[in-house]
Amino acid sequence: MRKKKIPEATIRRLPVYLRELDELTRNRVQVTSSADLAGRTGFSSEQIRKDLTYFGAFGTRGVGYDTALLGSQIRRILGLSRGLKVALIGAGNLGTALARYSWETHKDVVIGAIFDADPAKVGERIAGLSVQPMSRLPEVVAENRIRVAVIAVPAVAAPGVLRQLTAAGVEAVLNFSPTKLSALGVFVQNLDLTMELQSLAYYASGEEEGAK
Amino acid sequence: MRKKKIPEATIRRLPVYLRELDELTRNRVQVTSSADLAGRTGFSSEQIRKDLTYFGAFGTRGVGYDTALLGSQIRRILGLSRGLKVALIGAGNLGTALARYSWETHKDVVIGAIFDADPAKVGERIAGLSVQPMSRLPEVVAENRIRVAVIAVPAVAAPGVLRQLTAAGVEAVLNFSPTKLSALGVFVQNLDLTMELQSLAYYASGEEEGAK
DNA sequence: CACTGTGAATTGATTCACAGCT
DNA sequence: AGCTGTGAATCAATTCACAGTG
Repeated sequence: MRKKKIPEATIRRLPVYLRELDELTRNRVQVTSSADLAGRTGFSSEQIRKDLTYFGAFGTRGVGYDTALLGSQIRRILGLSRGLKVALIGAGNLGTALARYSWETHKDVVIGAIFDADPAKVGERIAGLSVQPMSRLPEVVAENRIRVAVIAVPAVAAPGVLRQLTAAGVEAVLNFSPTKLSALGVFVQNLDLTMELQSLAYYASGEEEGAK
Repeated sequence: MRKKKIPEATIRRLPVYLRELDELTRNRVQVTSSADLAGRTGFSSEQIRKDLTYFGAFGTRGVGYDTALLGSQIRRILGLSRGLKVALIGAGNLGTALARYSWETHKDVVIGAIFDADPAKVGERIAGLSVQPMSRLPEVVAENRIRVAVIAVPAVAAPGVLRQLTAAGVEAVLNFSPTKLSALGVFVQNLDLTMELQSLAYYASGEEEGAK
């Protein structure tokens, strides 16, 4: 069962394919092609075929891909087949907005529990969930088999939260706090909103030449 | 003044360097080295030196880099020297949280104006700003020389908003809506929160081998 | 005969290794 | 002596080009 080293870029494209496949399936389109998906996603058709063949052969030569079938294969690859229940740490501005965010678009992802270290926040109801104290984290993570968490706490608190999450058995984390977090045995995706805008500034100052 | 094609990955690392340099400067550390920054950021020292030399030679051989000076050079490269005033479109859950987000950490970035298409939202006060109608967009963008915008509206509304932003002269956009947006002459960074979590699911299902 | 799947070629980014200053 | 700056070498990802197949 050894993994053959799949590029992270490939993994990040799979949800894009999934989004388009779901859209096609909703519209009762049963078959698509790498060229059609290329048009919809902006990636090249070869790239799409190459990405998919890392995981197997899902198409029919001369025909294309069954939209519903390919969609469910991608769900299986990503580990979304049984839905993804996520723990959210931090019930501040950003945390609250994330909890209320319409994850429904793709109902694979659902916020399953919200935690906050502040006793004043505990018990508060957000998006149908009651905010829990950090002490309940290990129990709730275990009970719900939660493998993914979102950190939306201030930078100073973030490393401690990451430690608690790994101790509780969480395997992947999306970190919104402005610190670079990392730890052995967990996959951490850092997403600092300030940095996102700072790098955008670069593209806003330099003039573009004619587009490709 | 031709640009020599700088990797996007390099641009995205510059804000990380800047964060550490600011931290060092705050702590009255005047000199650092690529090896020290490597330790703090997790990137390799060669990578850091290579990234910086795309833009010039900012260090002193045998010594290192002046923290404050390198910081201000990176600000200049990114176009942050005079601060970055950003327009936010959409005053829903996510938009409101973004407006209230503590951009203060690095005070380069500031939300300068908030817009919403919903007349019921217009006039509402969020984070000290009054929500404006979309009709005021061209005027406000021009007056404040706004070059960067954040889209936090539903997917259906997003393409129209992008059109209005480009018409108003905005040059770079961070798009939180779950649609892949693109247009000629604007740099669009798509950031779909559902997709971020979907790709994390992949890393949560497959077991890790021992870390590098 | 259209479209997938895939080795081979290419392009791009990272790492190596060392020459050049201070 | 120490650390930067950089061409050359390596490694990774993308694109090309076509053989394979329903």
